[in-house]
Amino acid sequence: MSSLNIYNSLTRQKELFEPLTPGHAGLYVCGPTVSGESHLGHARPYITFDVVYRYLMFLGYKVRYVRNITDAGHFEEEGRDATDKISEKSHLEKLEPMELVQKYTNLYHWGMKEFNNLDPSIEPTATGHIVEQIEMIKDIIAKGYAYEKNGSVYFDVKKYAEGHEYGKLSGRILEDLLESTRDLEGQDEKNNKVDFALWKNAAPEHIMRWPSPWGIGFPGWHIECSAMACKYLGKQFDIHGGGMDLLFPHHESEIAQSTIVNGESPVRYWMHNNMITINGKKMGKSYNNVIKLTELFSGNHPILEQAYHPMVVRFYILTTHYRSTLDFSNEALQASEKALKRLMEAKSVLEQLNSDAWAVKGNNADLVQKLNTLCDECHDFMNDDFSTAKVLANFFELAPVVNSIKGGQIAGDEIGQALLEKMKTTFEVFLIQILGLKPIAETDHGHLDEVMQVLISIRQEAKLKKDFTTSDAIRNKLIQAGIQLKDEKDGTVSYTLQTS
RNA sequence: GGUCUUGUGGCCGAGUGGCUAGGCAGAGCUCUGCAAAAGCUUCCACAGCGGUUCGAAUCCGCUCGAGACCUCCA
Repeated sequence: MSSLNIYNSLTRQKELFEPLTPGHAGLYVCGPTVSGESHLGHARPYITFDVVYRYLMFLGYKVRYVRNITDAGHFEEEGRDATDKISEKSHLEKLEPMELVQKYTNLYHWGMKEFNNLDPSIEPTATGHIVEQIEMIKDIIAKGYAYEKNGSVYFDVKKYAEGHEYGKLSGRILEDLLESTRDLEGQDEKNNKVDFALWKNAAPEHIMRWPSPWGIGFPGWHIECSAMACKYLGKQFDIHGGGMDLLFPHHESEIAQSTIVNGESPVRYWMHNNMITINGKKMGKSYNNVIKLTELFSGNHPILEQAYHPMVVRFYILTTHYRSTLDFSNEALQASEKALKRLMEAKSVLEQLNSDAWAVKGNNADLVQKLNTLCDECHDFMNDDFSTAKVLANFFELAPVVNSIKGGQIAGDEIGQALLEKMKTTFEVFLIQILGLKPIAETDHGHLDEVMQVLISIRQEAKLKKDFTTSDAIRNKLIQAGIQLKDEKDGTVSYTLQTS
């Protein structure tokens, strides 16, 4: 069997994954900034790296998965007046940053659960690690790679570049960055415009503030990840993940900071997922096409023709390789909805197949070989930089076989007991455990099932009497209620619930 | 403007130089009292123009289109 290869953004090629500590894997993923509601764009990295996490565990690694929450920085609540932040108002009327953070953190956690993402091993908050960040900044100053200006501290990129390769991750060239003609406000304090903030002096109206050796302020954006990754995963660790938009300056700066403090480059494998577009356009406020998760799941957005179940979204994201852009459209999502349903029904059919009377070994050599290949390839595809799209394609080749066994087009003896068990395992392991998919939940199954059996038997009696008016009426009215009856070949009747 | 990525059939998307990706939609057939589901078969491609090669969706160049980053935004 093949071994896991990961595309490393740093080297721009696929590399064999070799963990620093045998048997263990450290994974750090940049989490959300909880100053607003999670949207579709957030879904992709967390689903992508959830699959990475699940697959590493499947391979037998003991994984420590750290995903932070950025709850410090420039915080404002949408729609609030700026004066809210100033102390004219009574305490309870004022914007309380931690209340805001709590609200959006809860919503984010809800979204993650809906997507069936596993909880990370540690979910550290930036505000909970102010001390570590200050210590790190002090160290960088002591080593001469940062300077203080008016209560703010900046990282000296030019000096760093003298002895280190600044830009090695993002492909930036320092000279180009220095020559950039962009003139932005608030750059005066910096010695060079490429320098970035480690600590920012807080203006009086700034709602998040902590004391530091340089005065009241708040940490710069990049330092939190360096501090928390180092604390929980060590000076050097295996995998760091995040969206491609974070490559520069965020991850480039992380490397610089950590390299100065720890004397070595922090990350062995950098992984970056691509972005999501909507109808071919990037998701952004100017296009008015940002879809929040609550809107996505409820269908309550002008762009959306219907609600989309979190599992449909997860499935759709996994049908594309994580390094490709992914375009969202109603058409694509609706196709995914049907496709996922088909796959999950095939899985359910497979589980109900009884192979007791079958030959132990299959006697259709060609078919047996084809099915074995389809199952085995799932491992190879995952090992090839997490090619979830190919894994799913194989399941669509397995599904007709499963349905054909049920339908009688393929005899059980052709497959044999052993291979059937292997197929069951493959469905369970890859679809459920690794890709994290699950059947779309059916509500109140217990009582519904009893009621359905009554209706089905009444309809059967009508059919026996050739009273098709009655039997069709039952079926048609159930359709309107979102329940689809299916007359199976063996005379039994099954039903499925519509998803939306 | 700079750096990087990308352009596949009606829609979405795999694709490592030569061998059917796959899904959804369309067409036909089988099964069915009729449906649905399922099975089988099938139509429709590699942005454009050049080049390398016995052979290119895949490599190279140019043209056109799209995207990401270049910000104290995350």
